[in-house]
This record gives sequence, structure tokens and C-alpha cells, in this order.
Amino acid sequence: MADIHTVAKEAGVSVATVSRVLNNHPSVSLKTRRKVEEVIEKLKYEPNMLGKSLRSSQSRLLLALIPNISNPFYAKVVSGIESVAKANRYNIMLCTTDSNPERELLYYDMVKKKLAEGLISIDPSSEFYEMLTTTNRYPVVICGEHVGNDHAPCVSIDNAKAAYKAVKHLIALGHRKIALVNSNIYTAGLRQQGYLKALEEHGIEVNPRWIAHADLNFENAQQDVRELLMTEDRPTAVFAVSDTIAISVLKAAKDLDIKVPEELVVSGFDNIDFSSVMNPTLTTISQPMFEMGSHSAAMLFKRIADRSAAIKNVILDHDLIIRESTMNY
Amino acid sequence: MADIHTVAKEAGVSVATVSRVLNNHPSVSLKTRRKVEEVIEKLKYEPNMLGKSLRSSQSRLLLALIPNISNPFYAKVVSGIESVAKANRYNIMLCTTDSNPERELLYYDMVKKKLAEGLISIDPSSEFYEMLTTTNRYPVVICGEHVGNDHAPCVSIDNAKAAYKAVKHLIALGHRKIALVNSNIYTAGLRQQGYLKALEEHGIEVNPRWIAHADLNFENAQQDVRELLMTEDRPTAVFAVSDTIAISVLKAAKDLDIKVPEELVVSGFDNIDFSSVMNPTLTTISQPMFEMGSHSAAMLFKRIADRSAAIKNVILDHDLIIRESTMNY
DNA sequence: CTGAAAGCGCTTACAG
DNA sequence: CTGAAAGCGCTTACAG
Repeated sequence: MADIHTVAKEAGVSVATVSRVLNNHPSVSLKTRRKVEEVIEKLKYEPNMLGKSLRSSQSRLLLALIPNISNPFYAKVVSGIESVAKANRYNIMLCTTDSNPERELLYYDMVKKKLAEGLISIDPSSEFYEMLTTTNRYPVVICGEHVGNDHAPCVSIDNAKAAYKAVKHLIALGHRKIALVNSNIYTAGLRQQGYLKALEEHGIEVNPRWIAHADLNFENAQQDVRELLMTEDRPTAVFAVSDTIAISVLKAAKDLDIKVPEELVVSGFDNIDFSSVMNPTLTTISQPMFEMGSHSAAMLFKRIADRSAAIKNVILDHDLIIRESTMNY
Repeated sequence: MADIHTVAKEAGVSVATVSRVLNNHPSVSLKTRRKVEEVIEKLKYEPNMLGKSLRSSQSRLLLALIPNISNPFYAKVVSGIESVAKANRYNIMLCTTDSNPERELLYYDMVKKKLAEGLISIDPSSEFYEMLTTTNRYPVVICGEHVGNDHAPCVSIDNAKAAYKAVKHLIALGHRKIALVNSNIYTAGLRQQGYLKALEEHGIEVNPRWIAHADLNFENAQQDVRELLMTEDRPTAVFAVSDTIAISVLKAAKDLDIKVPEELVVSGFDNIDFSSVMNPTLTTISQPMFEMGSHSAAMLFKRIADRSAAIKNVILDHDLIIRESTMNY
């Protein structure tokens, strides 16, 4: 593969001139430019990014960390990130972590090692989250959670309040046997707070057997949820901390011949695309996914430009979307 | 940020020695190693990957291109890729393309520019696909399609045959008014061939009005599909080239009060997780997603190791999975 | 408008 | 077991 020296020699100019042509430096004469471009074309020369990035110490590359690609929620957030990155002529690369701290660290290392200039972590694991808020020294933004400090600014909705609102809705429908299906994402804790607060406000005692924990994977989640629904004294309402879990609840209910919403009402969280095509369609909380992404990216760019900039956390609005799974008949 | 020289000076050794410690070179004395490690720790030194990659001309990084992250099908393929990459101590980065040739080229450029050593393209756009099969000079593997040549080896199932099998199944149920819902992925063409072949074999005339085209996005797809179902002489069976489209068909049918499977049977393609939690559950074609990914990665490594290696295309098995959406009542 | 030269942060024969 | 030095492929003041 040709390098910049080969091109320079072939074109009868210095490597400095080739570099200037490559970077559209205005000082190159049209004639020289033409000749160099011709040689570049002829030799099919491709500039080596490693040399360029090393020298200029910028890769114009950002990382977006997501737990998995199965949850369509993340797709929307990422497209928000991409739109801002594009406007700044940066590329973004997607990294799936499976909520595995080791893998998160691996990508964080790529920032340390200068392969990328910064990173946005969407729904980080609690371990990674802890690390970021205590020892982080690199450009990082957390998306989907709002506890934070100077080590890593955050973009999120008010998760506790959103959960509170969803559970209030279930209570308003007349339910008092309300289950929570939790998961291992960090925000789940805040959503649980909202759930507890709503119950407390209405004097509903918390039944520990109705606080379940489910995997984000469908097959596992269905098994987890089935146990909850098969108990003698089963709940009449379920609040799940994620739509994928709520969809597993719908499926498990169908398998157990429990009618939704007649015998069981269900609320999810996230408003993923699939939630509106389910049968019944799913009540859920809608987060401003695109905006969460674009805000995160904007904050990251601020941090990259000024490592000591004071960046305010951003809390965005959310909506309760009522659909068939909690319709009153 | 400290660099290798700072560490060397502080430890009272040469940069060569620091480098050796970094790379676990066995020739370093225990005492020296200890001292260097101490300084690395103290200075929180992080080796710069750009310098390392430039010098050693390997980044140990692979790219996996997927059209979008909304389709859970890709998640499984990617995890197959990751398992093989991990075994080779390579990292993989996910890139979403929206089936946009420009974006595909952008990531291809990262390979050209040495940021990554190779690339696996899952369901490439036809433009990108053409480019790869004619002018590609870099380590690339195509996943999801099997036409190919020496420029880019491929891993796939026999898409035409799988579609043929699915449509045969619809015919066996007694249907003759069978619609095809197509999309813009490259494999769609092959799946259409299978559809046509099955009809032809059974002397069923092709009705052009029953060959529809849908976007892979839910909202758009539902609109596209609705038109098909609202015609006077509507089909009684639908074969969709992707599960996400088939799910849109289920949703549109529900909205139009058309009972599935009683008044309309539906088959999808891909066997994504959601297909089994739909109501009714979705008949579909299952591809060996994980294996498709792991084979692709293995082929890519072969190509990286030997740029002129002859690599055979791989065609894997598939299964027709019959579920409620085509049950006979 | 163009070139010679220094340097980005590493690795690796080579010599001792 | 260790170091001096060359070099990976670029960019960018500096000088002319």
C-alpha cells in the first residue's frame, strides 16, 4: 500500500505538500494540487488514520455504549447522538456491553488509549457508573440516569417520578395488588423508589412477594415472570421497569390464560416501537429518546473542548402513554 | 498525560524496557519489571494505542456493519462474531448503516485507513454489495447473502429456498391468494425468487397487486401494508421477507379487524425474539444467527492472516418454524 | 506557494 | 537483561 512518501515522490513534490492537498489547505497552487490528486488517484493512496491521529492527537471518533442491541429504545437514543456527532464531523461507534462492567471498561480503555476522544454510556451497569462518578478523568457522559457529579455529567428523565406516575395510574384504575418487575439496570432502583412512593401514598402495603426480578432477555424474563403470575394470591397489576419485560409479562399471561387487561393490567417503561404493535398494545412511559441522545452528545463535545468545563446535568420530560394493556372495561 | 518517556525517566530505565514490560516480554528482570510497574501505577500511565498500532501496524479491531439496531436478528449474529473475535483477542465495534451506502463506505474507509483490520457486513445495501464484489481490496466478509466471489467471501442460508419453503407451507394450507411483502434489503430479491418459484410450481398466477413493498420501520411498514389489506380482493396469506414487516402485518390486520389466522395467515422471516411473543405467535424462517456470525468472523481472520487465501463461501441450514399465525383451524 | 525537519508515542532488530 | 537508534505515517511551525 502506498504511503505519503510514495505519493510525494511520484508527484515530484514534498510530503508536506501532499499533506496540504489531503487536508484542503488553501495555500496549494491549483496546478500542484491537480498533479498530486492525480497521483493519489493513480496509486489508490489511502491516508493512514493512525499516523494522522497520532500526530494531530484527535481521532474525531466517539463511542456510544449500550447494554444490548435487542432493545429498540437504544436505537433512538443513538440516532440522537449521531445527528449531533455528524454536525461536528465526528463519527460514532456503537459498543454493546451486555451490562458487563468488564466490557464497559474495555471500551473506556479505548478512550484512555486515544482511539476515541470520548464516550457516552447509556444505562451503564452500577459498577461502571460508580467508577465514572468517582475516578473518571476522561470525556464521558452518562445517559439515562441523573445522579452524578463533576466526574461525569448526566442526561435523563426523572425516573422515580415517571415510575410514580405509572403506578398511580394503576392505582387509579382500582388496583391494590400491584407487582413490580425489576431488572439489573441502574435506573431500576429509581423506578422502584417511584413505585414504593405511590403505594405508600395510598396506604397500600408492600408485598415482598410481588417484587420480582427479571432478566432483560425474553426467554429468561418469561420464566421469571411466570412464577409471579402462578402464585395463589397473584397481583392484578404489574409495573415492569422496561417494555421488554412488560412484553414478557403479556406473553406469560397469555400462556397462563390470564386475560389482559380484564384480569391483569400491565405497564411497561420506554415506549419502544414494539410496544405499540403488541396485542394488546402496551401502556408505557415514553422517554424523549432522540433528545436524550442529542443532549448527551452536545455535552460530550463541551467536555472534549474544555476538560474542566462545568457542565450541568440535564433532566428531560417524559410521558405516560396509556394503551390497551391498562384500559378500563 | 504521561507518555512512555516520562515513565522511563521516572523509573530510571529506557523506553525500550518500559515497552517490554507493557508487552509482557519475558526478558525483563523481575526487579526492573516491578519498578516499572510501580511507576506506571503511580503516574497512571496509559499506553497510546495510536502509537502502538501505527508502529506494529495492527489495531486488533474489527468492524461489524448492521443496517440498524432495531432488528434483534442482528444482535444474535453479532454475538457470534464477538465470540470468535474474543477467542482471537480482537475487539469488535458495531456500526449502524441504515442501509445507507454512504455510511457503509464511511466504515469501510476506517478499514482502508487502518483504524480497523477488517469488516463484516451484515445485509449490506445493494450498492455496497456491488462495490465489495467488484473492487474490494481489504479484508471483508459478507454475512446474510451468498452470491459472491474472490473479492468478498459470504456466509448465508439459501434464501431463495427458505422463502420457497415458507410459501409452499402457505399453499399447503389451501391458500392461493398469497401476497409478498418485500423490502430494500439485498436478500429480498432472492426471497422473492423463492416466492415466485413456489407459486409457479403450483400453477398459481402472480398477481402484481399482491406484491407489495414495505419499509423496515414499523410506522411506515404499517401504512404500506394497510394498503395491501384494504383492497377489495385482498390476499388470504402474506409472506413477508422480514419478521418486523410481518409484525406490522399482524398489527395492520388487527386494526382492520381481520382475524389472524382465520381470515389471513402470515409468515415472516428471521425468527427474531419478538416473533414468539406476538399474539398470535409468528410463523417464520429461523436462520442460524450465531453460527452465521461466528463463521463470518472465522473467515475474516483467515483473510487477515493471508490476503490472498482462497476462502469458500458458507451456506448454512435454516428452519421453517410454524406458529399460530399460520395454524389451521 | 513550497520544502526540510522535527516530532506525535510507540516497537524492535541490533549490539553489548 | 538492557539501551541507543531507527522508523511506523502523518502534520505543522519555520524559513524562504
